Amino acid sequence: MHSASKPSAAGEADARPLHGPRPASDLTARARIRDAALLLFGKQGVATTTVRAVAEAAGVSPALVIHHFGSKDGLRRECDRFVIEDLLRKNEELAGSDLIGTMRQWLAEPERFRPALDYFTRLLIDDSTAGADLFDQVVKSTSEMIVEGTAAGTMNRTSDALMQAVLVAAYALVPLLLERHIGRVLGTAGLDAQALERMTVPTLELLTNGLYADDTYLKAAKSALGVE
Amino acid sequence: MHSASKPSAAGEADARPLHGPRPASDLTARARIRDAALLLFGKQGVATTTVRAVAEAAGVSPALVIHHFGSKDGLRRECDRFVIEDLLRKNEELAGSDLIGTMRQWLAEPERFRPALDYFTRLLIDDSTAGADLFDQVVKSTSEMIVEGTAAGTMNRTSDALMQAVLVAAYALVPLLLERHIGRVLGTAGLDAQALERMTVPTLELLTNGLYADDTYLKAAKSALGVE
DNA sequence: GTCTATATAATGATAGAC
DNA sequence: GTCTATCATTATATAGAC
Repeated sequence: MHSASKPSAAGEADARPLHGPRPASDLTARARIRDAALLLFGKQGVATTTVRAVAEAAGVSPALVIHHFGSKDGLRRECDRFVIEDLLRKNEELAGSDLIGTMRQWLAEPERFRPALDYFTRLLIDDSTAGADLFDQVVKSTSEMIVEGTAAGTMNRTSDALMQAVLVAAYALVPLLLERHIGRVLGTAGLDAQALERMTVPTLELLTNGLYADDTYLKAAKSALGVE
Repeated sequence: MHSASKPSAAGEADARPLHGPRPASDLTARARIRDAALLLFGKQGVATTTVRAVAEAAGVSPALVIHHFGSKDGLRRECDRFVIEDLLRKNEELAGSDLIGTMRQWLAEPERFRPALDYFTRLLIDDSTAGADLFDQVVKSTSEMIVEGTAAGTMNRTSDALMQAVLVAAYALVPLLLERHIGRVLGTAGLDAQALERMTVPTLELLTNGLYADDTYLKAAKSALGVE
């Protein structure tokens, strides 16, 4: 959305995350298992995904899954760790971007990053420690963005900086959380490029001109709460 | 957000859903099972909730659960049906309110309605048919509210009415979807009354004055997308 | 309607060969 | 590292008594 998606620089094949463009046969079984788990956990949830299903998707035996990760929960923890580390690394590469901006760039390469984005959704809803860390970091990143924006005069402050950061972060996560529903209502398959493009201008309109035409609601709420 | 929350009218005990204030012993086993399932499905997800756990919480045998609902999935479908019907009925009682407004009123009575709200979250994320219906109805209700608001001159239109309704509906669902995270960041236990109150004014500020100080971002996006 | 007892299937995890 | 075979547990669901 901000900048066009550029393929990652060459010569760092080993550091490349999620291995999307690479043939599955090039990967170690351990990596294939992790990728398969990430995909299935994200798509259908951890509880509904069996070790056997992961094994089959990775083309290995169920025993090998346990061998490499100790237990199903060990596999889940490794997925948590991997997917968040991946986001943070990618975010560093895109210097100056906030986490939400990085996620938006991921949306531009669906086949490769959709599994990670689905996984994030589960992480946020299932309320794991990793999900809490993720949300906290998104809020922190959003907060910094707002501080910069207000300093530059391009953004407005509200009366509660933390709450504002939480709200803006949450609004930015909406496409992730409600992906399927938004896509369905719009008649596209999931949140594809077309749907994302359609969201852009109305979102900016809403956050530039506001939903409310004047401060009637705002004043009413303030007086109801006894706020100055 | 839209209307101030007013306590629900008294004197409607028999139509009262979810049976919160009533002693469990007054309820039929079937109702106790359904309530227990609603609670557990909403809190920890369907897949991680066993029929045994539901039975124990309801104080009956596992066999009775199956006897009454045919299967675990039958129980889930009944929960889907019940919780949505409950929302629609309550919404009718509060004439003039939109679905989101009704949900907000539910948030004012946590012990009684929290299970239903948790269940809604699962419904929206797990992408069931019932979840799709729920979202569609929330969008429809929000859309009508915006139409009325713009007619009355209290709300602004954007360039895409459907997309606007989807966005406003999604923003309104954020407290539901990210309840635990928002509460945690704010240092409250979940989304209690205190946290909700703290959200009100910043939300209205954001949707009245906007996040963006001018239309720089909006114009940039429009020209980038070739929109007039 | 409700229970106890049990059938049947699936799951996470282990043992041990290669 | 990877497999086959299997164990132990747990799950849903059924049978049949009361």
